[in-house]
Amino acid sequence: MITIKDISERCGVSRATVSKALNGHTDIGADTTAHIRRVAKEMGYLPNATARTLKLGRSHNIGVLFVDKTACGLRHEYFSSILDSLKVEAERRGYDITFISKDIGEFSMDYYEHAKYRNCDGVVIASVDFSDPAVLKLIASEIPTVALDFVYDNRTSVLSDNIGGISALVHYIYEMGHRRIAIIHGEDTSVTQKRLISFHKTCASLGIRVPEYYVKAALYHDPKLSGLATRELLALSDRPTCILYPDDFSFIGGMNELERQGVSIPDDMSVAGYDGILLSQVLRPRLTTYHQDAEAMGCEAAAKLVELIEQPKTSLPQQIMVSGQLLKGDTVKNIND
Amino acid sequence: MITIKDISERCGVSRATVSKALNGHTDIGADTTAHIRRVAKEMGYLPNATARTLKLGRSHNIGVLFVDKTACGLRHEYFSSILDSLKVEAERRGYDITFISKDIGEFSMDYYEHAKYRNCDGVVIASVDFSDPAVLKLIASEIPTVALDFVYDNRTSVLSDNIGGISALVHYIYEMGHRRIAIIHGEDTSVTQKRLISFHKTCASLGIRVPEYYVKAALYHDPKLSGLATRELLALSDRPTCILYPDDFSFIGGMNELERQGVSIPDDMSVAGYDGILLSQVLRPRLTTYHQDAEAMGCEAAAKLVELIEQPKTSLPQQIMVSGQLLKGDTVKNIND
DNA sequence: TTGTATGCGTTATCAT
DNA sequence: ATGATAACGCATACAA
Repeated sequence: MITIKDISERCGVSRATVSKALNGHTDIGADTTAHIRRVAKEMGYLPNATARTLKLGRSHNIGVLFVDKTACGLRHEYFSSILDSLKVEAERRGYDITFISKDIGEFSMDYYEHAKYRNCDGVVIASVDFSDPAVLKLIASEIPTVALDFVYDNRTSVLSDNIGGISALVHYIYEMGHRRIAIIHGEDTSVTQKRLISFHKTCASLGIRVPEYYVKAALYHDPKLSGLATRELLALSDRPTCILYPDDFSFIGGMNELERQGVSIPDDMSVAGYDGILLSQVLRPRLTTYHQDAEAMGCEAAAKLVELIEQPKTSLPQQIMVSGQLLKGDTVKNIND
Repeated sequence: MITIKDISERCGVSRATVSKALNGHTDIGADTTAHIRRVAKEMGYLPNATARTLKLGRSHNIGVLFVDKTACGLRHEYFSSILDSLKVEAERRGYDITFISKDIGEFSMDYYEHAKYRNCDGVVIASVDFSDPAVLKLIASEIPTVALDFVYDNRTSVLSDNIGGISALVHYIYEMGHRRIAIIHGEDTSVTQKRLISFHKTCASLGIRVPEYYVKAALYHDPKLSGLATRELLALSDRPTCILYPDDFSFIGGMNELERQGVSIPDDMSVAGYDGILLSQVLRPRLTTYHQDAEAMGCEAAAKLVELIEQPKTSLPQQIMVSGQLLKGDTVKNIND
């Protein structure tokens, strides 16, 4: 391994001079600098991030929390997309990405300890149980954090526009003439609460009455439960004309149930998903859904976290809302007269 | 931040003694060790991975290459599953995971340089262009590597059993009475070549003739192209009775085309996918496919890489084959009279 | 403009 | 059984 020391010996200057030349300090002669850099390149010098971290107390490394409480985690396209764009943007800004978890090796650490252990400059909190005490400890610490789809007091968050998403869907469905709209929702999380409130609020504002039995509990990413909920809705005497699903993937369960009962989409029943994953746009008929801009969210999260790290004095905690996009697809039928 | 120095002062011993006590060296008195450890815990001491890395030349950090040449990369469930299990197993063994890429910040590095820069003890090469010179440079270096689904001379690989997978599918399809079997394949990669050879070989061994026009080129994870290939196959005068798709996801394109033409699965046409992703098992009829055990692959890759790192003298480069599992599903019809 | 000296936190070596 | 010291590679304050 070539170090600054090797270069200094080769060039007959001190290690300090080499360091300064390499880091572009102006107090080194232009010719010396040029020479040193050339030699460094020749010798195949690579800076050592570890030594630099130890010296500067900055690792240029970002920790990410992707813990699959739902045993699906990274396998959900929403999260893998976020991770992917997060990674790209962080790298663009000179930061690497390391996963943070509990229990590394035999040593049992919590998230905060793990992040400190690796000298992470900041942490992105993505797919976790947001009320986990270990997460709260991290949030309460001095480490800069950005949370996704969850708000902590005085902390920065990047939020998918769940209110706007559901509102856009319901408005579109309303415009298509539907007045009996049911919703199947995921497990009780902050996101689910927002979506449900937005659903009820939007319906109310449009003068749509929503019977209690039009609101069915299921789970995200679980087609089976959504299928069961669909069956219950189909059994009603005042069957809805349109069903909203927890997400595009769980819609598959509804799709199967509808087909099983010979209920055609969208002629006999209109449906809509949520997420706008690839799958939704390759199904025929194309699924009506709301695309969450996961790419933008990962990018924003990285950008904001780097800002928090690099300008701690001037950057305020804030909630960054990322809008998605209504994908009209073909699964909501126009039933205006 | 609490350091060894703080503990040494508090305990009235030297830093060396604290370090040894914490690391379980036997040349420190049992009582001293106990006391030091208690105080360390009390003070909330955390080891500093950076300092340790600098001193020991070992980072307990594994680099991973997940580069989405196909612009899908991590979003493919096969890869996100591998990453997920890789992460879990690496952490269990005390290693963290960091993404390796080209071009970190303004500094332009290749993979090798990036891995060295971060002092990675080893690298897992997953989703990349395996013939990229930058990858070859990494492979040729002194850094321990494990490649997934690709073999390099004198290097360790973890391989999905593509030969066995296709063979199992074809045998099953044969048993169900099919003799006219078509295959739509992905872009030309080492994996694709293996699958095609296995396809032809298995068919030959079963006495099945495969006309050239039963072999169609498409792309992985691209339903559209698979849909077009399906259309071509349907237009043939001697239409196949069963179609193999590049993967479960691209099958969706075929599914749409079949439905569009009123061809029922599996009554009018049998089909099979590849991968065994979640989607395949929630579709109705359930897709006949071969499940690649991505979880086991990630786990094996981590385990083997750690072995290469920790016992460099005694661990041989080897190819580890991971078998998958035939998922019979319901999309291949039994046409034996 | 360049060099000297020091320390970041840790561990290994060699004394005591 | 314990301690003093050096070293890992780098960057900075300060001296020259």
